[in-house]
Order: sequence, then C-alpha cells, then structure tokens
Amino acid sequence: MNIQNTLDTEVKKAVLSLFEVELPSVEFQPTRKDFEGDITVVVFPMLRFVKRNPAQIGEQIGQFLVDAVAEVTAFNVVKGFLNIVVSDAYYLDFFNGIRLQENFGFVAQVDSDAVMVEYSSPNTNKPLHLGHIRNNLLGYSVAEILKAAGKKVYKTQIINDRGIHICKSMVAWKRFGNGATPEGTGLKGDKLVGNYYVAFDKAYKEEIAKLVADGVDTKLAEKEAPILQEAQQMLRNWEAGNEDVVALWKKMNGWVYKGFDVTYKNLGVDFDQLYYESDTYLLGKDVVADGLEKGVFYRKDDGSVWIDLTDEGLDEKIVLRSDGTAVYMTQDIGTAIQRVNDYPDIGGMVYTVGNEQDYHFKVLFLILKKLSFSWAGQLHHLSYGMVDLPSGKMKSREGTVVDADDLMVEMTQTAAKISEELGKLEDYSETEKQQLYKMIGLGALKYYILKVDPKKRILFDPEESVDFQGNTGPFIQYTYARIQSILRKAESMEVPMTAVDTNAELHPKEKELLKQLRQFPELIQLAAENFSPALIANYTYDLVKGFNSFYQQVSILGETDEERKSFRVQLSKKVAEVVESAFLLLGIQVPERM
RNA sequence: GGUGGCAUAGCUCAGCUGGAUAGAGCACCUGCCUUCUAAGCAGGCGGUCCUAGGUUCGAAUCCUAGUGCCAUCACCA
Repeated sequence: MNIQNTLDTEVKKAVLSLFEVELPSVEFQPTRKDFEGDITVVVFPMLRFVKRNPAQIGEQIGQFLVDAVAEVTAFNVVKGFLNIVVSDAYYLDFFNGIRLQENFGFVAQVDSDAVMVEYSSPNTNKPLHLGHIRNNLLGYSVAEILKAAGKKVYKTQIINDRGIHICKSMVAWKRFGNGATPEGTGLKGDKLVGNYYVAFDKAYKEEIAKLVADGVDTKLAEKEAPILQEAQQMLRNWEAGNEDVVALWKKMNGWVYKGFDVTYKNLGVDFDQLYYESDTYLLGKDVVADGLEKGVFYRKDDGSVWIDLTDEGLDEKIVLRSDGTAVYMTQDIGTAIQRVNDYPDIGGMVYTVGNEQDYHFKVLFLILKKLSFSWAGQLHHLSYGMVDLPSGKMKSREGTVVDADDLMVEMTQTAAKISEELGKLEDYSETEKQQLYKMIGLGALKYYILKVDPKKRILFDPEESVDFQGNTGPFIQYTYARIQSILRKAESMEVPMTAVDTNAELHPKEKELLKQLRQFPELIQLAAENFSPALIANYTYDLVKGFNSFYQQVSILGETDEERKSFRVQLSKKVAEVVESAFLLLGIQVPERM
C-alpha cells in the first residue's frame, strides 16, 4: 500500500480519536530539503476544525503516527508543519518491488478508447523549419506520453498539399526552373521547391514595382501582377482537374514528400496515418447541411451558412461560403468526422497547432459539441508559443527562417566539436562517432525545446546556440553513460544482482534517489493529463542531479560491504532505466558512452 | 477596440490543486581529477516574483484594475 494513503487514513484516525473531529481531507507535501523528514502534513487547514495551537496538534498527531504506523519512525514539528520520517525498510521494500520490473512507470494499455494525435501538418511549398521542429517534438512526445499512461494512440498529420501557395512554387518552377529536378541539382526535394516559392515572391514583387512605375495603383498592381494571375489560374485549372497541372503538382509534391521523409527520419518522429488536404478539403459540406436541418447553423440571405456563438462569448463564424464552397472550418469539421469513421475506437483527439489558432480550435470544438458527437468533449488543442529569433518572427518568404535540416547538422557539429576536445572516444570508429554526435546534438536540441512549458514563446538565438552543460540533454545523457560504465564494470566484477535486505540502513543520498524514483509513475500520469513533456524533462533533470550528487559522495564499486555494493549498483541501474524511459518519452536517445 | 496568452536573478527557465527562508542552469568568483567518465561535484555572488489594491492564519500562485510584449478577431489556409 502506498504510504501516503496509509498516512491519510491514519491522520484522520488520529484527529478523530484525539480531538473527536472528522477531517474531510489531509494535506501532504514532500518535506523540504532543509528539514528532517520525508513527508509533511500541513496542520494549518485543520485549524478550522480543531481549535488548538498548530504546533500542539502536530505533536499529538506525530506521536499517534509513530505508535500506529510501522513505517513511521520519527517526526518533528516546525510551526504548523508535521514532518514525518519514513523508515528505510519502507523504501528498500519499494525498491525490491521495482528492482526487476521492466518499463517501470509505464502503464499497459488500459483505455479502450484511442486518442488521435495530430502534429506537423506542413505546407508542401517549403521546407520544414524550427517552428515545425517544436511542433513535431511536442506532438511526438505527447503521443508517447499518452501511450505510456495507458492510452492507445494514433499519430497523424494532415498535409496541406493544395492551394494557392503550392501553385506559386509551381508557376515559378515552370518559369525559371528549366526542368530542374532534385536528382539533377542534388538538392533535397523540399528545398528545391522552397527555392521556387521564394523565387515567386521575388518575381511578384518585381512585377508590382514595374506596374507601379508605369503608374498603376499599388493595390491594383498587387492584384494584377501577371505571375499572381498565373498562379490563380493554375489553382482553377487544378480544381478543374487539368491533366498537366495535376501531373506537375504530383511531381513537385512527390519531391517534397521525399525531402520531408528525410527530415522526419533525422528528427526521429513518425506517423501512423497521413491525411492529405487534397482529399479532405471538400469534406464537411454534408455535415453542414445536416447541421442546418438540426438548427445548429443558419443561412444568410446571400446563401452563406453561419453558426452563432455569441452565447458562448464568441462571434458568428462562417462555415460555408455563399457559393457553396468549403472554408477552413468546414474542412476541419469534415476531417475530424472522417478520422472517427476511419478509426471507430477514437474517443478523443489532440491537435498540435500553434497558439495563433487558439480561436479557430475553440470554435471548431464548440461546433462539434453542438453537433453532439460523442467524442467532442475529448478534443484538445495542444497550443504552443512561437519560436522567435532575436530579429523577430521567422518568415519563409523573406528567408529569415532557421531551417530544420541545417539546424540538426549544426547541432551535430557542435556536439562533435565538444566531444573531440574531450577526446574520450579515440577507440570509436568514424561511424560510431557520427552516430553518437548526432544523438548528443539532437538530444541538446530536443531537450532545449521540450523542457519549456509549451505555452511559452521560445526565443532562439542561433549565435548562442544551445548549451551542453547544466540543465541540458547532454548532461542527462552523460549521466546515463556514466552509469553504463559502472554497470559494465560491475558485470566484469560479477557483482550479484539480488534482492536487498530491507533491514539495511540507507545513505541519505540513496533514500533521496528512491524517493525520486517512486514519483515516476505518477509523473507520467500527470504529464499525460497536462499534455506536458516539460514535466518529464524537469523530472529527469532532478533525478539525474540527485544521482550525480550520490555518485560523487559515495563509492559504488569501491564499497567493501558486498550487499551494499550490490544495492548501489542496482539502484544506479534503475536510475539509468528510468532516465532511458523518460527520454524515450521525449524522443531522445541515450548513449552507452560519451 | 473586443478576446486569449505571457510577465519570476544580468540571460534561459522550474515552482503540481495557495503553505516553511522563492529554486535550477548559464554567466562571474572559490575549491575538487595517481580514486567508479570533471559534458561532473561542493560552495559563493545575484530576486520590490510587472504595478496597485483585495480575499486568506498564509499569495509568485486566487480575485479586481492597470502596464508591457505576443497572438487573434477574413466568404485565406
């Protein structure tokens, strides 16, 4: 039984027998470092029921607990805080329980309902950048955390493969490309297509300037620039199914997908199911018709269809244009329904999309609720802040973006530089080294991004890059590698890996580590409830800090008492396992050496 | 203007449903490698928790008002 539950009932019993009062609840917190004890009962809230001096109440409850609960060995009271000391035996017993447990903290799938997690969802007219990296890491990590918490998860993305922006790249390629291909140029497909998107913008601006110079009004020039007209015509042709246009569209998108695959693979993210906007953009219209009948929507005189959300403190929102075509919202309604049709066990969805779309998702969820879908209550917008540069916002068209591929290469190079200076891996082959550098470089990047609360905006300074010391991915990876080194030696020393004697006495650092390990399962649940990889990251950091302190203060393999040595080796192993598990949830790998 | 988010040390960030003297890392300054990996450990320096009120035994945390930054309020996606 969990010690806290035991204490909860015992404290209530104590208050009942001592003061004849029934407490509704008891407030616990971990004892702060500077005080003696493990768990603290906060006495203040009891004052409403027990009219006495808090210190006195604490004393009496403390004595009661020592007498009644075997695991409680001592207590002290500071002001209104009753600090309880829990026996070493309790912690050692806990350790024996998890010693051989694989995937400690992870829950086997318990929910029959599945969750679909959407993330990435790029446009196919330009390469992925730092903003997508944050999106991908968050989405992937949340999906993994939900799995670890017992959910069935489908990872998905909706690829925005149609629209005027794609046509812009296509037009520019036709005009300036001279038949360039990824094979011919040696460029990654997404990069090649992205270049033409930039080229379009450049040509467009030049045409506007020329028209304005010829005396055309700026507004008009922006509308009438021939290259824009051409792109618009191309979109109409695409929608009409023009063979040439569709063939070009397929060809160029194909290039982009190949490029994206490389980036995703390097980033270490994946998907169970892909959706393409070209398949879904017409969806949702029948649902709107349905909703019209039910009175959820209403039609205006011009034929457009709206929903009135003023009762919810929001505005009116259009769901179908006057010409009967779908808008963004229509499509998202349709896609959500499509997904549940495809995977009937879906009970909820998570949308990983930037916070600039908070309003959109608020409205979308409300609409789905009003259409009374059973799963509409379980929709979550995993909203995150933008990644800004010191110069401000990233803009693809202006070339002020941090490219995802470039950034990963840079991080790997930095890792390589640091590692080579330290020179600990002389016996590694070149391939082994490269693999490790990538692991460390990406570990630094991923941790840097995931440790921050998703809601917050991230300021990324490419000059200062990302740290490799302190509260960083590499620091945690390093600790893991250190433990592996000990374990290798322990194996050659043939240290026995047997259950520990619960009568043993714990070193304070050992107890500290056991306390931290004990929190891991709850932490996964908490992270899942809050959709927060940051909680996992910060927990892992604390655990590792605790281990390093332990490592520095006590000797593990040098310990002369064989039983104690065995315990320390196994404790280290468990810490490493938890670090590995936690990092798995963040999509970060851990090295055997570094 | 309406709505939403954010504001904690020079910088980057923790701080769970209100609880003890507000915590880390980086930077700066001290120590510690003939001892299990020094990408480490131990310590020092550094804070009107944006401001002003309020609720409470107790507020960085909750409420109100204000300030600053960001986003959003399209028959674009």
